Amino acid sequence: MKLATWNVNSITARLPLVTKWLTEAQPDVLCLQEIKCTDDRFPANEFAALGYESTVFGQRTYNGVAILSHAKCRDVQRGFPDDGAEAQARLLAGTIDGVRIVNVYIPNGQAVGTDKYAFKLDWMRRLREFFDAHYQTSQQVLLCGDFNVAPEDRDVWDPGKFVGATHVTPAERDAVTQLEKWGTEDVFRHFYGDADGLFSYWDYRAGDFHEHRGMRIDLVLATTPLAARARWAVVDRNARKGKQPSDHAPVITDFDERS
DNA sequence: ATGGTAGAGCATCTA
Repeated sequence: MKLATWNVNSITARLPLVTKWLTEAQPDVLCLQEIKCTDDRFPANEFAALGYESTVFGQRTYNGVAILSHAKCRDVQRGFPDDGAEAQARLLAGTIDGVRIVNVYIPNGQAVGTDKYAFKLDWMRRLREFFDAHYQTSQQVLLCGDFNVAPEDRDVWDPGKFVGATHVTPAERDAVTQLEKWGTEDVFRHFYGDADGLFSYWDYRAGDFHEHRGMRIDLVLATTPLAARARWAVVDRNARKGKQPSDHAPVITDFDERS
């Protein structure tokens, strides 16, 4: 099973690029974040024409997550179980080919000390509690998406430029560590050792992409039984080039078929 | 020059 995660920064603006990419990359599953549209405006017909079923948890203007899959997506869950009707659309879970997939768009946090930063940390704490309450580490569980956290200093282009900034604070990194301590492994990092420069996001501004000023904030965490099936993982930087790209590139992981 | 660009939706807000 070939699975990709991609923050597309509006599925409407990115539709030509995403359809072209699907045709070429042929993933079995594509987890999308920041679709920035309601369910009724999601281009499910265009993806169905390419052989993909759409499972959508949308929202007007901001946020929104979706899962495209060749196979049926079962037991779909939208948001945390205790979310109210006003909750932001940031979590979408479903079971595909025997793998429980949890697709998240973790809050950005804006700036350290703001309400949005506190909301981010609280949201990540709730995510860990959600795993405690609903899943077991013996199951094939995959947590992927835009974490808006760079796990280590080697995951940003210049740690010196991030002093006092979000995405790198000990509290944010600890929240990711808590998700790993629950019983998951950073599948992408596993294939690259201590290498740096493995970015998945580059700011649109100041030519950051072409100057290699990026961050690795799009992660794929898997339980041990699922991580054991991982064959390879890559960032498709080509999808960040060209006309009207997202500011994120797709992160692809390939898993062996179940024995 | 506390800068720069992109998207939603139409004034800013978010990233």
